Amino acid sequence: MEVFNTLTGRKEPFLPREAGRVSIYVCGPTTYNYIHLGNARALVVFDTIRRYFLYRGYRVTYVQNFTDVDDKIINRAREEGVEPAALAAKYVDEYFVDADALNVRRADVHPKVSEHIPEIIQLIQVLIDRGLAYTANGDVYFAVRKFPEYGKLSKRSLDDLRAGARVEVGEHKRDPLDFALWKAAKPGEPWWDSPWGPGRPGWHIECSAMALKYLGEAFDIHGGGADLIFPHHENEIAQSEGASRRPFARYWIHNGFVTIRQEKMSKSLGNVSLVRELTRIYPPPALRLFLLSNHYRSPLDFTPEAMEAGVRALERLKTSVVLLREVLDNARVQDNPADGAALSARLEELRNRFEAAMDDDFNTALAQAVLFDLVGEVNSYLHHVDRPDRATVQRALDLFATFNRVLGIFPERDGQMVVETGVSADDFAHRLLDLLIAVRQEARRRKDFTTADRIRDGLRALGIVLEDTPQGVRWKRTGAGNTIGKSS
RNA sequence: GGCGGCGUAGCCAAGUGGCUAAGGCGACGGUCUGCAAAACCGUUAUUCGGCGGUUCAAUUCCGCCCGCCGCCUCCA
Repeated sequence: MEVFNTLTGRKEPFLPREAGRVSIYVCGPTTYNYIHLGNARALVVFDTIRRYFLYRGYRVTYVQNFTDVDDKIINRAREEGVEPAALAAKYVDEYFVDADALNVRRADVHPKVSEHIPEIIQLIQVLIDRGLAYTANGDVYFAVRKFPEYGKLSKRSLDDLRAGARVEVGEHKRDPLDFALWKAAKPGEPWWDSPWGPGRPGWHIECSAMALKYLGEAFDIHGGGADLIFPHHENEIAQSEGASRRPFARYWIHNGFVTIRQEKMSKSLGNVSLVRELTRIYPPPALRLFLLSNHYRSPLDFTPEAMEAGVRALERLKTSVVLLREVLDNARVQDNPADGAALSARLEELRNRFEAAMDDDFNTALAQAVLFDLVGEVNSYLHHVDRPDRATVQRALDLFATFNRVLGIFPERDGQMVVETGVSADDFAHRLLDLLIAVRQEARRRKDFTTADRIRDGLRALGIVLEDTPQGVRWKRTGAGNTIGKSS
């Protein structure tokens, strides 16, 4: 496996700290709002990376924090007139709603800043003892010039940085580039006791403390969005390596940005897309498909057109799974290995190509292409072969599920891909639909196509598409809540 | 100004020093169908922003130019 390491600027062979095990820390959201598409990309990218390590047989320890103590939270809470802790807790819950929709697995640990204050204080104390940090008016700052390797991740020199640096009013830094480890409490702000007086952690220290706590020194992979390279991850390195005098993370992986119609998503441009809103418009699996449709380090441009293409592409994937399952269920399949041999051989090639794609710095765009090649092979086989071989069809479906387990497009229930999302439990509606379909079939038999088409067009207007197949009528719902059913 | 990235068909996008430049969406023609839908078969880049250079050979390496973008301040 090869992984692009921001630290070296190169693709490198992946060699874990400990054979067969991978430790991963990913910077999670600051919980002051619903997550947006950019957060979602990071989540989905690293979830997919994690899934691929699992596929490869590694034991993975995956940690993703919540920054639940932060200026943004305090400001937002003040605007809404609620307690910062309550606001943060709410958006942690809301995070899981969106992450679940995107089929992002829970991390092994989801540590919160608010629950790791003692660890943070301890780490700051070590930095002070080592002479890397100093106190000033109840604040504690990290002295950047005391850490000679500062800038090694973002490839910047202190001189370059100094030109653009600025000091906020009320700060007491010795050097403009120094950053806060601990901020003295201002009136009305949450605070904790510390050796330096009441206050709260600075922005970067929590990740160092929590990563070291759960993964130890020199863990394998630290990930996040490219915008975190500087200053957040640079500062994490300075704090962690300054304290431990050992390498912090071995590989740094950063995903590219999501842009909206070529513009950076930002609050000032007013073009922030929240996952909560998007999942109301698009099926979440289409969103995930879209987020993995190009290489994780490249920018990804969101447009309604691109999403529509994703929705159509998702339909193609669904149809193929439905077709495979139908064939396995009906009398067409038999034990006919001779006819399946060619496809079986192709399946092995596809598996190899999939692995090669993911081995090459998690090339999900290529991996998706392999998935679509699988669809093509399968559909063509089912189209051309009268008596498909049961074992081969099953193997094809298994391979689809295997790819899906890595890419996470369709959720799984009891080990089965759930191709219909938002299945309606409304049995009554289903029976009504079956009745309408039966009536239409009778009309068709009488060659009363006016009636038949009226029913089909009417259902289409309600978001239900009918497909007449030799095996009976298949129906599916279009739109975000997508259901596929069969009525014969 | 410093650092970094990108420019491949109508759109999205992978990729390679020489072998047919993946895949998706769209479009067009055909098969199937009462008509559709889905699926299948076929067509859709003699060419990879422009100009030079290196090379037997470059879209792929180098230089310059043009265009676009990101980071350097909170941000996934």
